[in-house]
Amino acid sequence: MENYDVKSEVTDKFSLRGRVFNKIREDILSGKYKEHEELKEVAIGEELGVSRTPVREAFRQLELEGLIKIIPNKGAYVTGITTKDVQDIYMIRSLLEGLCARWACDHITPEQMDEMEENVYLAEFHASKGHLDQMAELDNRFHDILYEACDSKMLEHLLKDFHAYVLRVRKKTLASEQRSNASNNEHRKIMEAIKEKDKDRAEKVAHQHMINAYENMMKNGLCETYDAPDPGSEQ
Amino acid sequence: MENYDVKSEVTDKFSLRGRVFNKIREDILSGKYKEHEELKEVAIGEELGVSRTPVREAFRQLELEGLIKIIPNKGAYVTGITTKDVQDIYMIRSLLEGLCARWACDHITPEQMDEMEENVYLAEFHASKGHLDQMAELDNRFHDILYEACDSKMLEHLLKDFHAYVLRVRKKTLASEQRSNASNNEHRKIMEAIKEKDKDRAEKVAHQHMINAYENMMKNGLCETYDAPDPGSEQ
DNA sequence: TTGCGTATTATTGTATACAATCTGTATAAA
DNA sequence: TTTATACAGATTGTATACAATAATACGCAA
Repeated sequence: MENYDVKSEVTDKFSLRGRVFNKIREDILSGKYKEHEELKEVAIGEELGVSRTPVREAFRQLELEGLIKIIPNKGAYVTGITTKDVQDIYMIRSLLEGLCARWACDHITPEQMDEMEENVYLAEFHASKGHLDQMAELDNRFHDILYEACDSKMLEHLLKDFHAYVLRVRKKTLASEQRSNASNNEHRKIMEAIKEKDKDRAEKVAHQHMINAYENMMKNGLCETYDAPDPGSEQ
Repeated sequence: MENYDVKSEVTDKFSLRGRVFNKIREDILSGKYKEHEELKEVAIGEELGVSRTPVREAFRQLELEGLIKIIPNKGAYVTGITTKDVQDIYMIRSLLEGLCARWACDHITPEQMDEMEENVYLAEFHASKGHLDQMAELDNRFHDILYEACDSKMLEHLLKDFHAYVLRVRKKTLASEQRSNASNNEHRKIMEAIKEKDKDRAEKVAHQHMINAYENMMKNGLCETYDAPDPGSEQ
């Protein structure tokens, strides 16, 4: 009855287990728990009103998601992201977003195409009004639509993972008005290429979009990472 | 002291938790547990001589690895892999292996270069003798060396995941003598390109290597998947 | 026989108890 | 003062007990 997802996310966001998992995940992504901070099972359990068991299970999943690192018999620590990690992710993403856009040309549904088009128009409207929050929201949504449109559970899951991952360090990327206009432009190009089913162009512009986003982020120092995670031990 | 891995694998393969996780993982990859088979916590716990708790935690991780799907209050089921999934993975891998080879040009250590060269020579030797097991082993190891040589924890982890994933369905890919010779040839080309630090060529041949492997697998029907995971419900 | 409703059983979800391990401190010896 | 050691506390690892849920079997009526 249910389709068999391959890389499946946590099955039910509304089960208790799912709630615990998502809450901790949110808290890490939002920055409530800082990098390298130790997460105590009992403390988090009490905060959420549950015992250690569901917390531990959530920890195991968060470890595989890469958000925390569990050292046996010691504890769970929020992972640090280095500048190189971010750079690597953007390079990987640039390839995969290109592939995603290519596949979307063949598999996008009319509904998804409509939403993508609407997204671009809305983003341009909010850009003209300087509505930063809405723009960030629309930017995220644009990519989600794209991921869903490629009609590949594998690729969609992968890209959503990476997307969430970089959100931890990409706090204010779109803050610059200049970049947000450029970004909207690039979204429009991607959208149009997909609409015209021009696979090569779609792949190329989606690829370039990531490269541009990355370079902007780095150029403006909008990426908060620790390059020397353990001061005093190495490098 | 320890470096902070981003996408970290299960931390300690030799801890009890790690052992349970790896054992179940092995059993799925080896085919002991068939696709869509339900995994019972107590049964597996008894088999491994542990209680449900470690088994459950292993399940949570296996779910995120994509090997099983957990339906709340129902059970854990070995995921099915469709032909499309395999196809998608190979397309994704072809891009990422290309990137990996490119990065390896810059970051490979002399020791890794030596091992890769040795691997190629050994593989050719065993090919001439018809030693199938050793050839499969060397083939897997070649890719692992490549993944490690790119010096990117992110990419290495991703590719190792995918690699293990397709091993589930790619049982006898190298069985054909013709393909194994071609594969060795391609490995040699990758190795030589990296040795000469020719990034463009390295990326291209690594990319093509995946495409060829995929086409061979599909052409010969060496991929065992279920395309209709739930007979009678849809399609 | 078939269909429905209830009871029983099996299995998962959660909490708790206990064991093992690690960390930090205090004390004593060099 | 420094170092080593032993103890105490905290924290994680595992097992078990109990609760909730789903699957099954059974009985009864149509």
